[in-house]
Amino acid sequence: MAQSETVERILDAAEQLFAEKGFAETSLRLITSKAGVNLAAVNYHFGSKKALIQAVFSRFLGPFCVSLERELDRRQAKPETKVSLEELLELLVEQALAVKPRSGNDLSIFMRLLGLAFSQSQGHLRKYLEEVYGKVFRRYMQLVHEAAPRIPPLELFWRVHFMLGAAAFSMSGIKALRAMSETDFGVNTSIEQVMRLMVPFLAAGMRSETGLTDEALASAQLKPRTKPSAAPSKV
Amino acid sequence: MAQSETVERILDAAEQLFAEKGFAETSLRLITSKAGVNLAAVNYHFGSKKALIQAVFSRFLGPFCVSLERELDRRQAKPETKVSLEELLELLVEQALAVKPRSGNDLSIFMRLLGLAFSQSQGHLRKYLEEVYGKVFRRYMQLVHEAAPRIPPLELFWRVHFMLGAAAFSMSGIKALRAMSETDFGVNTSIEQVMRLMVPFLAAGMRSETGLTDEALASAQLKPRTKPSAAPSKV
DNA sequence: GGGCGGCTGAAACGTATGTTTCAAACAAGT
DNA sequence: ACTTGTTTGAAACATACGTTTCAGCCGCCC
Repeated sequence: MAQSETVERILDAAEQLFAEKGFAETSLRLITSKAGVNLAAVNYHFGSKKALIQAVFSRFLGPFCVSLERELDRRQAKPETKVSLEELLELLVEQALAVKPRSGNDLSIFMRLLGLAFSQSQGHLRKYLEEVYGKVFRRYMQLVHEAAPRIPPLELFWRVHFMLGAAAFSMSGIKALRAMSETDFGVNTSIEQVMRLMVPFLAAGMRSETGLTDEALASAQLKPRTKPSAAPSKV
Repeated sequence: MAQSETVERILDAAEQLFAEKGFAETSLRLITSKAGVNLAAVNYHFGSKKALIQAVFSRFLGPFCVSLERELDRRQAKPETKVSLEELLELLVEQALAVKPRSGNDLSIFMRLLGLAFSQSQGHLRKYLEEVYGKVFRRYMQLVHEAAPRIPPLELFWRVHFMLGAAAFSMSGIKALRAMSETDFGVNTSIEQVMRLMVPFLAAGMRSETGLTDEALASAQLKPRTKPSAAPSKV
């Protein structure tokens, strides 16, 4: 079919260029010329550049979330067996790796786009992602909370974002970082190796003792939770 | 003096707007109107937008690095006392906090700009920062290595970037993240609180066992290590 | 075969951006 | 007070962008 051909070529080119340069720095002319299609094709098939950005995210985040949710269902089907933190973390990596076998698409693009979604000030994107994928995210957070009940939910929330940050940022600058580490250490580092280095780092961080000590709570004028165990309501 | 007045007003406005929206998304007209100066003033005083971006970084990274280097000198003056990892980490935070007492300038802007320097594809910036501040960075890394000799240098290099990533990313999206955590948990989180949550997380990550085990290197899959063996060789 | 609807190609439109120009305003030195 | 060099103000400039337009093309159904 001619349509899906053009549409997918645009999405492929846009995905790669967005991950490489960001949204504002990537023009439609650059995308269409890389994709080998006409400039007008973007506005014809997607309507606008904003819609194209959302479509790029939907294409990889959609299957990812479907696949993730299916796995979460399977885990929760047997309520007697608790899901461990390690399982939950590996789940993300597995699903991310499983979704991706597309042409020339590697994990770094996945992470890089995720990071861009937060760091670039695209209000429409943030709203869109929250609407579409907020539910899955909250469900996942709930499972993380159950897997690590000792850590206050608020701290858990931030720790997940620290993880996301480390991952997204590393992938963001992986090109420059790899060049730097190569000149400094004389070796090359693959994305898989970086991931392998990152996992124990993040796991240790997740398992660390809370930073919310009594002194910290008092000096930081943070309203202390009355019962750390019972705060499941809205999440 | 009229000149420095205008120059600093431009730098103040640019710093704030860059941190808020990114480089490409911030126009010179927005900067000059916020600063209350004429549009041409930017090109007159700085020469170009690229030079303005570099000037923004120089203004806060220059004093920061000078101050950091002085402290490193002091630590290394007594070679018998080893500098601990904790000291080195605290050093960064201290210097970052010490440099900052400028009007309305808080730590999040500092971190956010640092993150942008890596994540936005501004080749000239990366080159510029590498030229000017690469030496200090390498010196700091050397001290980190001496403080944690068990961790292979390459892994140390990446772990520092994981830390930078977590910090920069969290500050990047702190506005949106704070809004999210507020609606979900009903509490507000200040930047200082986020920092307090982040430090133990990162410290635990830095102290974690290496991911460069024989098993990890041999196996192609991401599997948790069963035996935390020391593999400090030549990465 | 003829008509039709979806898609493409090339060109244009309006707008926003970074940059330049040049006259006016200003500060300071003699 | 006059001149000189520096800084500002308003306007224009060239370019790049997202978007729109419309004529032509191709495949498909009657």
